[in-house]
Amino acid sequence: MRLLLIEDERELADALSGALSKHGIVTDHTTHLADAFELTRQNSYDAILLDRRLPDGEGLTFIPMLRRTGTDTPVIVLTARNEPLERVEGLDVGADDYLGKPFLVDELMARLRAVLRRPPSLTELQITVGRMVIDPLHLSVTVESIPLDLPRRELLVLAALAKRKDKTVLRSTLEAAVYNYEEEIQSNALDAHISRLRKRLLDAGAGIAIHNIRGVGYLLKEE
Amino acid sequence: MRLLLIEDERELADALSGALSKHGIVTDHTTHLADAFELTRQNSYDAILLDRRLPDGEGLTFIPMLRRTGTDTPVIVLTARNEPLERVEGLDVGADDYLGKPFLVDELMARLRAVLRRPPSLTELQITVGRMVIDPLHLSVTVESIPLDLPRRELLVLAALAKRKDKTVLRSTLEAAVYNYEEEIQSNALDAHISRLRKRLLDAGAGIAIHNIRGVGYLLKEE
DNA sequence: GTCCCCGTAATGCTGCCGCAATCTTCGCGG
DNA sequence: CCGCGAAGATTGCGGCAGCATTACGGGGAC
Repeated sequence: MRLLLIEDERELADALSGALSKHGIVTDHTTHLADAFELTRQNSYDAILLDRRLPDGEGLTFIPMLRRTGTDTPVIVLTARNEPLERVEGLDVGADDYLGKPFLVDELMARLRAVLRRPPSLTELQITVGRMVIDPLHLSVTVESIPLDLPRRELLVLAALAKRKDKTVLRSTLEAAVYNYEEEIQSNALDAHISRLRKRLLDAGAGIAIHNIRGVGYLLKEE
Repeated sequence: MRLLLIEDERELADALSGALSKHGIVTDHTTHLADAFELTRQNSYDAILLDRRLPDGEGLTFIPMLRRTGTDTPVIVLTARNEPLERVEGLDVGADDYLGKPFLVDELMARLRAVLRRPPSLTELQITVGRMVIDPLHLSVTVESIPLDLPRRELLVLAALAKRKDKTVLRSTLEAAVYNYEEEIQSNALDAHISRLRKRLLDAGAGIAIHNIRGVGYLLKEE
């Protein structure tokens, strides 16, 4: 397996390359987006690890560029920019996963496996479910082109579910989508959000149902 | 509308910023290419005005660097180097227009409009919302073809919202649309503008509502 | 001078959201 | 088919962050 690592902190890059090589993974490393683009044209990678803050630009801009060339190689963003809205931003421009620094190599490996397991995902910038269109990049939701404004947390939950519609989203995944590291919660706050979100979607006639999978997570699908 | 001006003659830069602000244009100014690069990473500009002879290099080298990051922001070169061959050179590296010094501000404005008109999707010439027509390029607003003159900052807020009507505009995006780098604000100035703008739109019977999405931003839609 | 834009700050209010109490649903074992 | 425990659903409450509004005053334009 062969990865492309785009990361300008040399220490981290070296450490990561070493760790991955123990799992039999070959890593190409570059520090600049311009070089990365060239490399993806010349080689075929199984996945790409991408930092956001790079010497020649915001790493995220790389993803649409890559997709535009028809490449659907999975991209995992590795970054210190780990606020919920930042994660939404990253995933919405087409990243397949988003991992905040610092992270454990084991977690990276797990996410890598998960990403490679996935069927090639279409990079939809808008998600249509039922009568609803979700544009998470612009943080807007419309039902039959009438805008529906949702509170921030409910919006994040909805976007996370819609991204994987018809598939179960783990409870922990949802929590990660809504809360960052400092904001720990000790209650059923997530359940409360789901409940209030359901009510709002019902009132708006969204044509969407959020199902619970007991002990696992939630699943969004059309009614 | 927001421009980046890369120019090392401070007098000219100040004069130009002043003149442009009368057209409702917010200008960020820098004298060095390195800073310019940083600024384009952090902000989204409608266009870039670029001098050739700069303290840290030939301005033209900036254009390929910029394009390589996937940015297609229009660039207008402003320079004393105005020989035909020099103009060809400039346009061939990707400049959208090339204007020799000295020049009239009116000509610059006209060329700016021409350049911004090119991709029709990005910059619509007129936006109709409710009973109101907004022309963000000329910064004119009419209600049932009666002109409505708004203070500059309120106009900028309105234009930024209208460009993305029915979609949430982040608070930070609005701030960026109204204020440049030097003009820092430490208060709820933006909120105040919104409030005063709402009142004016109501008085004019514009048929427009500006909604707040708590913790995210604002959204403009028809009533 | 006079007008008005606009930043500031004080004031009041809205509604998000964490929490917890209570009720409901689910799945399992007998 | 029933009972039971655990997980989830729902809802009211309260704190408080974020927003709306407005008065005030400096400052620039004319």
